[in-house]
Amino acid sequence: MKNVENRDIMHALNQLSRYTVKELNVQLKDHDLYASQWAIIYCLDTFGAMTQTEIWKYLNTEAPTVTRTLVRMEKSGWISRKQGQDKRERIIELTPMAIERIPTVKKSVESFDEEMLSAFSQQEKNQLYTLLAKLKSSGETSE
Amino acid sequence: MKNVENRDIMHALNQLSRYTVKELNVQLKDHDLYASQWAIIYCLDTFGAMTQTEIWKYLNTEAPTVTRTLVRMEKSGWISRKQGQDKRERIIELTPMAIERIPTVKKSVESFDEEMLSAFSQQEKNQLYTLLAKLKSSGETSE
DNA sequence: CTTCAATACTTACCCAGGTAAATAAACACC
DNA sequence: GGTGTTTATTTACCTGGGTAAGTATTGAAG
Repeated sequence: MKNVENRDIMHALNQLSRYTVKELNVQLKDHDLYASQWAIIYCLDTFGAMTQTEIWKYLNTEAPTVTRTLVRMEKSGWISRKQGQDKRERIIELTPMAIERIPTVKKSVESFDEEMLSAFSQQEKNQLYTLLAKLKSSGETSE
Repeated sequence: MKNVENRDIMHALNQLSRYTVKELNVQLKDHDLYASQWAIIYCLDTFGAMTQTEIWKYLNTEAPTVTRTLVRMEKSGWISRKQGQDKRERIIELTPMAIERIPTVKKSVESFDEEMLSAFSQQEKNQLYTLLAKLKSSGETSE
């Protein structure tokens, strides 16, 4: 096999990410959700109620992005936002409707992930994850 | 090492992609360019003048996305669009300004890519690329 | 206390990705 | 040569990512 160029790796990474998000959005359309909204729901389902800051820090995104998405999710009835003791912060929690629907959505997403990775052995999965983590950390340290 | 879950891989993939694009945008800011604009310029620099359809098919994106980006790039003086013999299509070419500046930008992007991948051996790079390609193709075949 | 810095969130404004539908030209076919 | 279909591009409208600046509350220091 020919040696791969750096740019080919970066290009493949971005194309693949765009592709998987696009496909996951198709999968989630039946549930009236988008990939980034599901990420927030998954987070809340795993950790329980969180502040907005906890969410965007965990998801490695920015505050305004999360604000906007949460506004939409509040409108569509997935989450509610209430004030904390600290009046600056908002505590986000899942609505009963969300809690009811999550198991179904989760199954759908899990089967999507499994399908995407069906050609991979567990060893290859570990390998891929290790390489992705290494790329991320090596980017972060060399600023 | 513990076995990795499918969702962790998908999550890592998307986070990493977002991170690299964000960093590349910082790098390109000095040149008044964005990552997706550079992708188009790189494409034109490599293959010569192309139609819009050729561009979006090559970049694996959609027609409206490319239209919008090209409008911006025309305004900022990187490309020009002229009508082909087939009056439906538009042929995109780089402006003299673009051709003059490309070598400098290319150096900047190359050093960025190299920095991002500096912790990887050539073997690891090949491995990572192979795994990304496999993930992409396995997603495409199992629709 | 009062003042000033830090923190949480929001607003306004970019670019980018997508879908659905409209337009216009080319093509095929009878 | 009209009729209908494909093809190239555009328009309108979503979601999502980002930065910069504004608001409000908290907290710390004098």
